[in-house]
Amino acid sequence: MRNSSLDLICFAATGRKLSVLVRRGSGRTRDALPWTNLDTRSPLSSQGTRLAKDTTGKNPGWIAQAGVFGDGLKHPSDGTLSIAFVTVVPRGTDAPEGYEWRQMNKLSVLGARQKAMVEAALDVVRDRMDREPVAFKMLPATFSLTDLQDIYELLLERFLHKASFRRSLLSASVVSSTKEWRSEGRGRPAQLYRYNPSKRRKSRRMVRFELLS
Amino acid sequence: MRNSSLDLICFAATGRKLSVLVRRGSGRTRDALPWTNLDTRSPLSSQGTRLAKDTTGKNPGWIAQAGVFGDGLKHPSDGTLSIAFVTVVPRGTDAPEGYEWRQMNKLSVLGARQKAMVEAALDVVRDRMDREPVAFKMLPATFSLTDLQDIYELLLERFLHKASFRRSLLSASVVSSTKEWRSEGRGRPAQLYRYNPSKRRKSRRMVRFELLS
DNA sequence: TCAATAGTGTCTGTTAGACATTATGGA
DNA sequence: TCCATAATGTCTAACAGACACTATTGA
Repeated sequence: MRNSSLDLICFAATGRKLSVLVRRGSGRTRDALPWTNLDTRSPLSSQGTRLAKDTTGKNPGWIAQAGVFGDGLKHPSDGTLSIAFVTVVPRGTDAPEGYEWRQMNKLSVLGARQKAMVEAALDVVRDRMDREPVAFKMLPATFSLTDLQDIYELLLERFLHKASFRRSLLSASVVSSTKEWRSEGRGRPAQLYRYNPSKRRKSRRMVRFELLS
Repeated sequence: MRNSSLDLICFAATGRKLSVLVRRGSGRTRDALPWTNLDTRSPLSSQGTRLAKDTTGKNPGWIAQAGVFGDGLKHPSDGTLSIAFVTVVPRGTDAPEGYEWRQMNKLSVLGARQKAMVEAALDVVRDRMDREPVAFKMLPATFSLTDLQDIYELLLERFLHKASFRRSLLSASVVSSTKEWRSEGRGRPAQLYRYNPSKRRKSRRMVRFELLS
């Protein structure tokens, strides 16, 4: 498939903001999402994974298609179509050489098509975070429940009720507690948890936390 | 973009089953979803809409991307990639010349890639039916609440509680009643409703029926 | 009249959200 | 000690699901 690109939207939590990995422009070239030319011959999904790995240096903990974009919007490749993949990396991951974390509200530097892709990618994340462990892949392997709630609040752009959040999470058996506690300056230390969903897919009722694999 | 196809998954309720529009094979050619070659030059979304219109004869009431497929799976076009669009038509729509409605559990005649596309398309419908009026576009403009519940049950593949379904629907102000009643053989006639969501996007709580426009 | 389907009213168990309180560290 | 944050207990309103009941037609 000539004339087409593969683009990556890589999200991470930075401080209290949600950020996207952006390649810095070099004087003449504009800032841009990481992208590559589409290779007609190799499987699409592995190309997405490879783009993520080549960019971030690690195999993606979670990755998904975010749609095909074109419709006349400008793209750095000058190709007519772009296939977008969306991935996440844990909080604290350093931006690779030539890249930087750019907050969601400071993406005006991107081209029109890539801006549309970021919006769509965030929608994909929001849609799937209650069925796939997306939020967990934005944290280290062990984390406090407050850490996790922060991620949810970042992605959903709204505040959640602390007690309810914990209750839902624990009663859905998606996390298991470790014996570690983490003290962070003042205040009582937080117990650390691990993503560890149990098999049961019960309930069918509440829609939140139907995380499984 | 050469070497690529645009495919359409068109769903409709037929009797008590969910069906997909399939082009009948002609001796040498296999049964297949409607598809066309991708045109590099025109906007993607309008190509999807046009494929739907050319196939069904009408502008789609709802249409969405369902993903890009390839990964070595066989496709009638012999192209390496296929962009899938998913649409729905009202119950009772006749299959156009050369096509027929094929029940979901009788799709073994399709090629591997197109089978994967149908699965993905149904997932897309399920994901969006609580935010977009997908189910309503599978019915005529006026319908009984039982009609609507039947569609939901078909798409979700599970039975819903009648009283709860009605309560949620009415309290969410998604439908408005008409003055028409429809008598269908025995039993009390059903009042007909119309899709007519009101503006308020309140609640944030329950996830069902956040239909808006 | 019976059968079949539409539509309602009431009860109950579950749970989200609010609020208050305790627990446990650092400053 | 005070402060900040974690964690928990209790109450209440909302609501899903169950069930039973009424309503209205055709056979």
